[in-house]
Amino acid sequence: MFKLTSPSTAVPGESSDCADDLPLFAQVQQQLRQEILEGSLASGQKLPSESKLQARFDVSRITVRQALSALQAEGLVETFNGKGSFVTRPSNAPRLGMLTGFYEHMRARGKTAEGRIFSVKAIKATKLLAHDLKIKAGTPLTSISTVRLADGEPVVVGKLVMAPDLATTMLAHNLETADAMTLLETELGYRLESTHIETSAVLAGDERSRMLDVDPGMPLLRITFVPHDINNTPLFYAEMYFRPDKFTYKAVIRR
Amino acid sequence: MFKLTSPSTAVPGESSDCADDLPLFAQVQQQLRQEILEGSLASGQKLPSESKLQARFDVSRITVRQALSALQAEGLVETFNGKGSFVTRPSNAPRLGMLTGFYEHMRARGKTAEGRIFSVKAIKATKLLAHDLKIKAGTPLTSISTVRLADGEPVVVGKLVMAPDLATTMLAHNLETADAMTLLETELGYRLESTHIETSAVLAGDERSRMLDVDPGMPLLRITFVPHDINNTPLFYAEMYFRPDKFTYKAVIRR
DNA sequence: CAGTGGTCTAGACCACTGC
DNA sequence: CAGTGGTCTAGACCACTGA
Repeated sequence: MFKLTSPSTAVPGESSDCADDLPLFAQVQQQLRQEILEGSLASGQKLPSESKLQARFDVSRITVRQALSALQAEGLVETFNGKGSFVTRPSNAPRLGMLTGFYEHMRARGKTAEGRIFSVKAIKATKLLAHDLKIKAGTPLTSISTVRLADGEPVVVGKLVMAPDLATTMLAHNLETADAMTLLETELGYRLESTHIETSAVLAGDERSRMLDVDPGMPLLRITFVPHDINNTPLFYAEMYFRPDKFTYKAVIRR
Repeated sequence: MFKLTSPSTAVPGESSDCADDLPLFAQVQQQLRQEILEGSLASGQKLPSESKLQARFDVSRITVRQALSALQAEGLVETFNGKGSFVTRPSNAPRLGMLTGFYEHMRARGKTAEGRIFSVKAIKATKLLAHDLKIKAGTPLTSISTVRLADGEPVVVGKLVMAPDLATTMLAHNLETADAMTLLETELGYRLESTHIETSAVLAGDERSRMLDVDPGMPLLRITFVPHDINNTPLFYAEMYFRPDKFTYKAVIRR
C-alpha cells in the first residue's frame, strides 16, 4: 500500500493484503469504522495518533486526516486539538434532529418521570409492521405496552414492537426509567443513524382514555418512531399517544 | 497572503488586504460564501476552477479544496468530477430532515392541491411571536390566513406570520400554489438552514370546524414551523392545523 | 518539554468530462 | 485532446495539551 514518486510503477491500493479498488483514505476509513462498530475500539477510547496511523497503514498524514475527517462527518469520532481523536460516545453524539426523549424532556422541566410496563406479548408481524421493520410478515416479534408518568400523572401510552431477543435485552435493562432510544445508544452501544417519524392526531377513545385518565373525547398526539442504525436496519417500531396538554413534541430539522 | 518555506518569515494571513486571524482556508470559504449569498455568484452558476481560485487567492490547491469542501458541507456548493464546482440551487439541496411540503406531498399522491388566502392582516408581535422570531414585542407584522385543499376538500387551515416586506414579496408570488418554504427556496433564493417544529393535537372547535367542514369534536394535528436561514435568522412563523384523516406528517431525522 | 492535531505548501498522477 | 476535480506524497510551522 504505497506509491512511488517515479512515474506509474505502482497503482494506488495494490500491495500485500487488502487490495480493493477504493481510494486509500476510504480503505483506512473503512478499516477504522469496522473496528469501532465491532467494538475493538470502544466508545470514548482514544484512537492511535495520526502519526501512528500513518505508520500502521503506510500512508501519508494527509490521507490519514482525510479518513479521520470522513469518520468525523459520520459522527463516529471526534478530535480535539492537542489531545487526539476519540471514538464518540453515542449518547454524546450531537442530536441533529430531535429533542431528547421523554424522560430528559420532563426532567429538564423539573418534573419527576417514570415508566411502567403493563404487558409483554409475543405477536407476529403484520404486513404494516413487516414493511416498517423490513422483515417478512409473520415473523415473531415482541410487543411491549407502556405508560409513562410525569409528576405521577399518566402522559403517554404506547407500545414498542421489536425482535424478541432485542426485547429480552431491553427488558433486562431499565426500560422503566429510560427511553428506548437512549437505552439503545447508551447501554447497548447501538449507533442510530436516522429515525423515521410520523405524526397524527386521534381521539383518546375508551381504552386509552382509561389508561391516561382523561375524557374519551380528548385529542391525543400520535407519533410513531422507527429508529434505524448506521446500516439502515430498523431497530424497533414505537407507537406513542401523548396528552397534548402535558407534552408537545419539538424538533429542529436541518436544511 | 502567502507563506515562505524558510522558517517563520511570514505568519499566515498577513498581507495586503484581508488580514483576519482566521485560517487561510476559512478566509477563502468566507469570501466565496459571501459572494454566493449576496448573489454575485448565482444559483447553479459554475465557480471558477480550482486552479483559478488558487491563483486568485494566492493559496495552494489543497487550501482551495479545503474551502470548497467546507462549503460543500454547508450545502452551498456541489462539485462534479471533470466538470467543476457549482452553486447549489436551494431547491435541489438535499432535504435532510423533512418531507417536502404540502403541495408536493399531495401531488405525489396523485391529488390536486390548491391553496386559498382568505385574509391578510397587519398585527403587532405578541410576546410569544417576538420570542420565536427573535424580534421585539410590538414590532409590526403581517398575518396571512390560508386554507389548503386536496381534491377540492379542505385539509389544512393556518396562518403565516412574517415581516410586512417579506409578506408583500411572498404575496406577489404564487403563494396559492406553492408552499411558503418551497417559495422561499426556489423563487426568493433564501437558504434554509433549519426549521423548528412543534407538534400537538387539538380539537377542531367552532371556527376551524367550519373552515375544514368537519365536526367540532374532530381532533386536528397542530404543527408550527419556524424556518431559519443560514444566519440563523427566523423567516416566519407558521401555525397549521391538519385533518389527520387526510394528512399525516412524516419526517426522517438524522442521528 | 514532548506529543498531538491544525494548517499550509509544491508537486505529482489519475479518472472523468466534453470538445 | 485539454480542462477539471480526485487522490496522494513529503515536509514544514503553528497552537494546544498535559506532564
